[in-house]
Amino acid sequence: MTEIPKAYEPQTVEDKWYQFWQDQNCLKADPARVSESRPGYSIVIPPPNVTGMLHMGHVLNNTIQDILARKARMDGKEVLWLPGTDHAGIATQVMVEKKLKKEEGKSRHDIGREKFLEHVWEWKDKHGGIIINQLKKLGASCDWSRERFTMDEEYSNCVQRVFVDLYKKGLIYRGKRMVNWCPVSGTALSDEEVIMTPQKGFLWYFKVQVAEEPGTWLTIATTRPETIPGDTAVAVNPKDPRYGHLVGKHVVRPLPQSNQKHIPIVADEHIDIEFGTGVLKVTPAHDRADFDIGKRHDLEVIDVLNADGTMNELAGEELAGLERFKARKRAAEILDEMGVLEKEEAYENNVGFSERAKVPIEPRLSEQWFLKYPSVEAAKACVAKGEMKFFPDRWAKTYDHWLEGIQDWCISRQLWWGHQIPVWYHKETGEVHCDLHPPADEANWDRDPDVLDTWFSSWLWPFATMGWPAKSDDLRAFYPTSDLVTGPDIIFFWVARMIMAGYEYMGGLPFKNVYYTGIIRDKKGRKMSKTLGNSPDPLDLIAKYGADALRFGTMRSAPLGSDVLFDEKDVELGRNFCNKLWNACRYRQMQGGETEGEINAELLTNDDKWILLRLDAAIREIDEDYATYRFTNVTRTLYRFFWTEYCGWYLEASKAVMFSDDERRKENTLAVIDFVLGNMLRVFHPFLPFITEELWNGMGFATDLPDDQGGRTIMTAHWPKTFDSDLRSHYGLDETLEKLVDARNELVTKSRNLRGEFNIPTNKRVAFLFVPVGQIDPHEVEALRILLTAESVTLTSREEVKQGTPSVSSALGDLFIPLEGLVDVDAEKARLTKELTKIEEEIGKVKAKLANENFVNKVPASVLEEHRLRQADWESKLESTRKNLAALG
RNA sequence: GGGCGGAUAGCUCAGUGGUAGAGCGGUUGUCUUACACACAAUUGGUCGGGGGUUCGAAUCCCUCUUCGCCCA
Repeated sequence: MTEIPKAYEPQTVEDKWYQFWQDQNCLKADPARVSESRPGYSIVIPPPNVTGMLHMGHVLNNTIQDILARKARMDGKEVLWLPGTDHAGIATQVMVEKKLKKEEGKSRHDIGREKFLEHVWEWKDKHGGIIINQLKKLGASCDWSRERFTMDEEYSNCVQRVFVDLYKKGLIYRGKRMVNWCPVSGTALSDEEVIMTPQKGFLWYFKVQVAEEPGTWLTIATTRPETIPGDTAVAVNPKDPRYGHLVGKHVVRPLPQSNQKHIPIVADEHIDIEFGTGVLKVTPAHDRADFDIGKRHDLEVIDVLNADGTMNELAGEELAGLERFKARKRAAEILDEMGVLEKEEAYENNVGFSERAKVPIEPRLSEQWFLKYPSVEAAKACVAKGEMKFFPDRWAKTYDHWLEGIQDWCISRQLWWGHQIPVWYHKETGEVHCDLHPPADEANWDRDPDVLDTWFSSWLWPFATMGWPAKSDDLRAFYPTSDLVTGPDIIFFWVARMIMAGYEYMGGLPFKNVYYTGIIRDKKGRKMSKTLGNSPDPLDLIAKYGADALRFGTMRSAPLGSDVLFDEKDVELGRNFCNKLWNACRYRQMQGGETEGEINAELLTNDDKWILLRLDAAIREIDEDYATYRFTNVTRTLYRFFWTEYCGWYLEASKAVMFSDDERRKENTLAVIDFVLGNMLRVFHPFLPFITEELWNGMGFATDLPDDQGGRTIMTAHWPKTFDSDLRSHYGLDETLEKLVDARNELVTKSRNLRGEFNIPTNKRVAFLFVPVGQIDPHEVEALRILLTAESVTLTSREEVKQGTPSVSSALGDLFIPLEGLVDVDAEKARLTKELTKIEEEIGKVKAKLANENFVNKVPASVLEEHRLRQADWESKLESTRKNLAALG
């Protein structure tokens, strides 16, 4: 770094280093390098939608993955972070359809399947790379040479192969079932794609006449009067005394008016006697529960809706052609006109919404492909037994519960964009051909037009991206993957299914650990959404504060297991942190001298030893937090160590050496500073990749190191080690030393406090008098002076201090602030008296505990010892404070 | 209805049996030769309520209140 700007400017630094990492092949994984001493470490990215743009959820998710990947590299592992995107069937198709409509005024049916798919690919080629570039901006250290897309040819082959295999195993079948139908997208959906949402609606009460008993009427409550033409029975609970005698008779269905059929009254135990009037209209074609009732009673199924959600002819001429919600209103009106509507009341119920199209889904009977999930027991067991770990582990329960009651998966979609189902039907015989290849006489067959659910391709992601079904080098080196980082909202969609696919096709678990992130919310706790406009664009934040700042700020506020309330202030804090780091290094640069000299244990100051001790403690804490995936704790430790301990105390105290004439000590302290900074940059690197790389190279830490140990880039630098006991005793890092420095710092804090009480501005230099306990190194006195921004600190004895001089004390000694004429002696007396009271209270508390026989007898020895020390501490404080009070006269 | 999670300083959260903490915010002072994106000081808490276990509870147990998520 030849020129050092006063403030850190991330914009000039970040792109440069990302380019460097790519050019130098730092991100590329090589399976040939994997060995016993260099284990493989791998993550597959949860593929973002190819249509997507980076949002805050991606930032959190990918920052965590990057932290894990970078940490693993520094731990000496061969790292593969495999990136890619998924084709997002519905979302992408809808987007391109809209564009087509807008630009050419055409629907996909106007131009046909082939032409339409050309449009989608064109769109993908043009926009599919956006989110990839955004990930690079964030610093994601993915191996881009292995980027995959779920519609790649090789990947598609995997999907087809799995379909055929499961079909041949009898796990995939075709059947006419009740499915969730999205009338807007015109396709079936899986149960997981349906979001139950409370909706305000009405409950209409209408009456129907019993055919066999003219004059007898039953009242039915319904939320969906438009489906009356599809009713093929009414059902009552056989235990219901009101209606039991009517079972077996018929009622006159009011709609359509042109076809007022007589439909049976059936008894069904599932009818809730309490709900409505206890009489249920049964519409087997349009309700899951009704479909089941229909099956039990062998009822006719009358479908009165078109695929697009409008009513068809069977609904009668009064409703046919109407959109379903208009028809609902109209049907109620007609009932009213007929004089059979008794009342309508406001009613709230849960309605299933299409996850993508955001409209109510329609339960609909249709011919679809279903999958009986494979390897369910193995998938369940690996988590239950702890072979695969979830963080936080409470998600294991959710996972288990879902697997307990899963229904077959509806995997066919009536879309064009996706993997077309490899099934052909013979035109004459209707014979089914399911294979990777079309039948020889293809002209005599029709291919199934449907495509597969996008998740039917993503569930193969961990191995289909690595060369499966070949036994590739990548699979050997990097499979099963190490960690998966994802949101708990796709635990069923994706995680559970990947585990099953892993067991079914690779014979084991696909990843060892799953880390579930929280959901990013705004600072008011609301989910981020485009419509609310409360979702900041991460790219804007990066432009404003830098990617490192965004990463650090996000991680600092994202605790394991709970949601993140995002506030731009967090990013600002991240920027401040980077700037502080920048300036701490700038300070080092200004002192000149060679980088990283040898540390001479003989020449270490107390502060040198203290910061080495604190560094060691920080690394220990960080190692522990990594092991339990507590990234927020890591940021807290980094913050505390760097800001409070290193900058706040050590760096200031080091000025006592730096500004002195003691060249040997100066050199030695520089060596300590370099050692600490070198370690610090390394532990910061996974969180702050850019600035640490800039400083690592700029400050010369990379010089003289082998390439694979940080010589070219900090990415390959080794993760710092903690000191073993030999090194600790060599440097003299022990408890006594720590206590000494703590006592000094206590004196500093108290003196600053005292200045505050006397309203002495910080720029006013004060001449302190110091009465130490025992001998003291002059260097320590100078450190004291600098920490106090004092004019001077003069050694003296208690007798020579003038009566009435305010003072503070600690185990190190007493510090007096002579402020001739400025001191209100009475106020100072009052202050010390107050302090005495506080000390006496504390002593009282400790004494009371120690006087308690139960306490003394039952408590562990260490706690007892700690209490005795505490008492001694307070008592010595009591003594010195009394002396100081007496000295006031 | 079932399950899970949360309630600690004005805000966001850490703290799983032994002296209640951090960051931000507020207030005051300072451009002190790394940093005003900073420094120093200061303010601020019956740890949601009640009960229990214990020498000792924010922490363990029971119960209630309340907020959020998932499933039905």
